[in-house]
Amino acid sequence: MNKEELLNGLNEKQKEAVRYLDGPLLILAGAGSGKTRVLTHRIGYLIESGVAPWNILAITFTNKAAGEMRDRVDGLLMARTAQQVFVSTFHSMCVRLLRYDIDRLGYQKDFTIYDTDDQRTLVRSCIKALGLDNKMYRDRAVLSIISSAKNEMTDAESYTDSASDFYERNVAKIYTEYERQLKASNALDFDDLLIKTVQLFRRFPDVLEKWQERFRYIMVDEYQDTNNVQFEIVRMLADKYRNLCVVGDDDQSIYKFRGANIENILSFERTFPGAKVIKLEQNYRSTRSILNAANQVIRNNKGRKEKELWTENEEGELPVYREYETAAQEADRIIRQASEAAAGGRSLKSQAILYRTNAQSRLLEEKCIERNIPYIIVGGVNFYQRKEIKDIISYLRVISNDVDDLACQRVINVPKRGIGQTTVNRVTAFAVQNNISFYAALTRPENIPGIGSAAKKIRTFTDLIEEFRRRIREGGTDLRGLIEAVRDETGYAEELKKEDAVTAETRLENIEEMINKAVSFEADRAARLGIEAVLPEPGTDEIFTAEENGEDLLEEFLEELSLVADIDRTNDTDDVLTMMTLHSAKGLEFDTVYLCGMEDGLFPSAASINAEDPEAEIEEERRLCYVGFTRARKWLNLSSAKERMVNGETRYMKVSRFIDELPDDAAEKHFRSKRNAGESFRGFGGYEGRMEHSLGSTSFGSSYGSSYASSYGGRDDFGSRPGDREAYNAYNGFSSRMIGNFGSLDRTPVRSGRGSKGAKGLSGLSGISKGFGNAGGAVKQKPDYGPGDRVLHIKFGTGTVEEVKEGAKDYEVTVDFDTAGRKRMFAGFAKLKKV
DNA sequence: CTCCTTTGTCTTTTT
DNA sequence: GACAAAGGAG
Repeated sequence: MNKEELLNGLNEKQKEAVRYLDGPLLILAGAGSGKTRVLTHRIGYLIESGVAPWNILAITFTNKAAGEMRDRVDGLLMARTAQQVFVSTFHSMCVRLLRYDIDRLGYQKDFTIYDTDDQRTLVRSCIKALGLDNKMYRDRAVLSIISSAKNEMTDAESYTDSASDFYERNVAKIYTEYERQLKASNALDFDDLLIKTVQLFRRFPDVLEKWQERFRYIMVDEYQDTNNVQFEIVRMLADKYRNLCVVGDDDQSIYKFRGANIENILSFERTFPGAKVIKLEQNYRSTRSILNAANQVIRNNKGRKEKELWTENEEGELPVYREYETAAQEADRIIRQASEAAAGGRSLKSQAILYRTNAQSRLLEEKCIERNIPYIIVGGVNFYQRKEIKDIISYLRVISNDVDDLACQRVINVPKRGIGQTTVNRVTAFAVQNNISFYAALTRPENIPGIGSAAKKIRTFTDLIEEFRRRIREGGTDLRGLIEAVRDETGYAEELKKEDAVTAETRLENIEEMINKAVSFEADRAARLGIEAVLPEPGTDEIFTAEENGEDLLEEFLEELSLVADIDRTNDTDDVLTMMTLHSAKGLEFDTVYLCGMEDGLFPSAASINAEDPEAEIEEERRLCYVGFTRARKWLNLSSAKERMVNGETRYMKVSRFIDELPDDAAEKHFRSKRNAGESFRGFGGYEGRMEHSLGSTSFGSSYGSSYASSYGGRDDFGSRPGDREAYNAYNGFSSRMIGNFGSLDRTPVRSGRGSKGAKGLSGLSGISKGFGNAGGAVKQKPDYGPGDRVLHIKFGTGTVEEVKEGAKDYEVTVDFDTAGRKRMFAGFAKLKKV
């Protein structure tokens, strides 16, 4: 596309942003204002203006955003040109840079990246090694202190100097030990990836200059979410040419908890004098009603950049808010509503359910399974954090990096080889004493005092590892072969099969999926190397010389695994209902959005309400709410429940203040309690609101049952057993509510005893179907069972197949379940297991 | 050394 | 209610 074409169809502001190429530029882009379009067209415009594609750096926050941007650039330019633009996340970019020069900081170039789990394990072992009480020093708490310190670029030494009390002095010791062990394992944590890059730039100006020359035009997406270290990286890189374009929206800053500093965007003009500011305020996504509601909520925040989003889109329907009695009812209604909408022509994939916390997904998932609705849960338990996947990855890490002690300790006895804690402790002691790595100690077990017969078992392990190393080094295997070897030759698969059949099979399927991932990674990599082969080496005019060897392949694969989140794996071809947290939803859009759990203490979170500075934290929650509202194109459904199980205890919830902040004419509100129709919750401020609320609910079952039903088209199942419910409320509800109201308000626990083990949770059973379990099933496949066969369903248990019928999209199966009765379901989604 | 039971913590969000 | 860590029995 030429320059002219790149400007076609853009509004004046957008055009201005695309054309403004040199010098600092801040684009304040409201939700749905065509931000990605502007960014990608700007890249195209730069290239059309004669800038070499490899001189352009575009930084995003997620791999998904990076991929999307790359695809869109692809659509504008010649494929080859597009691929030479460096589009990347902060973290991956830093890894790339560090792989070149980190040896100058005393690391080996094949460093490993420790994820959150690894970090916790490491911190715990530091606490133990220092002889500190792990009740006093909790790994999570310590880790968050360390992480914030790192985000302020405070290293262990200066943290120690500034430690003022006993606790901090011990944390300082842990921090120091943590850093020492990381270094010894040639490992970096997430924060290090950024920090080491800054250090490298500061201490080696030639390195910095090399990259400044390479990245003459820099663009940063979601700039409001950058933290101090990321800011510093950008500042330094842009320092020479000052061609920095940042895009962001202060109203969508939602990552303060992980160090994002909203000041970065608020003070951009001060930091980069002479910066041009362009505001994109026209929204192309949502109806006027939805936008109005979003604006009404966000206007309650102070200290934002002045702007108001507007649209030429039609008015549309008012957002609807509904209050439900329990979280289960809320979930059930939403799922039903979504499936009815789907039946009425709105596809499932055009709808999304958003919530504040991952824990809320469980109920929704359960209802989907009950109603046989294909769904996808984005985020939550990360695929790569599952036991079997982490086990395999740990093997790969040991194979790739022989000083990765953590990975080694994880798999030394997986599958069980009779190497227990005692032996591990002895090996560790020996390694520490001789200042060698854990693995190195394993290679000479006969030197370890008191090791006895364990030496032979250790030998079995190291022999295996050495063999795997030999194969990959000599190119005797590809990734697929290596993973299969780890799975089969270590006895891992065999041990898995000793678990119950369903779990074992799912775990094996997950490993299979990981193999698929490896195969496509290898293919992509080959293509990428081809492209890079024509790029000039940074700092020189020479061409990259990509040396092909198996060890690099493995390292790169591991790197990819440690930097991708589950969200990157979404696939939009299947017609499935999407569920995710508000955070994950940023940057996405759907025709219909259900935003559930609109309750004070959940959203805004209790933590924000009780924070030292509630004002500020609630503002962040409000921005999150704004993000949620603005995901919707046409229909926005808000809901809350009065009763919800949180942390294993039933809590009585108050309607979210964000609902109160919505004027009555901005949304159609339906409350459960007996209250004049249309009357909002305003006026019931503070905690008295809950009192009113509770009293209102005593009239349950009778007055409200019927009136409510009518608003729902008469298909209300709430009042199905009013007697039961009333009794329950009178007994259970009343007492808890009293506690709730007169005690310490919202958070008073109503302790329920440890429940029976019988009702195992959905995720406990599956642990696995969550996420991407091929819900929706892209390909129709004949089931391996037929009438008369006994099958197992994840929720309904065992049953007998009555009929298998071929449908248009999938096979339809009728099963008579032993306890749940007769159900009809799609085979692809139900994932029945023959037993 | 392994398996099983008990206890404690967690929930804010994620690269 | 789920999960991980610690504790205890064989």
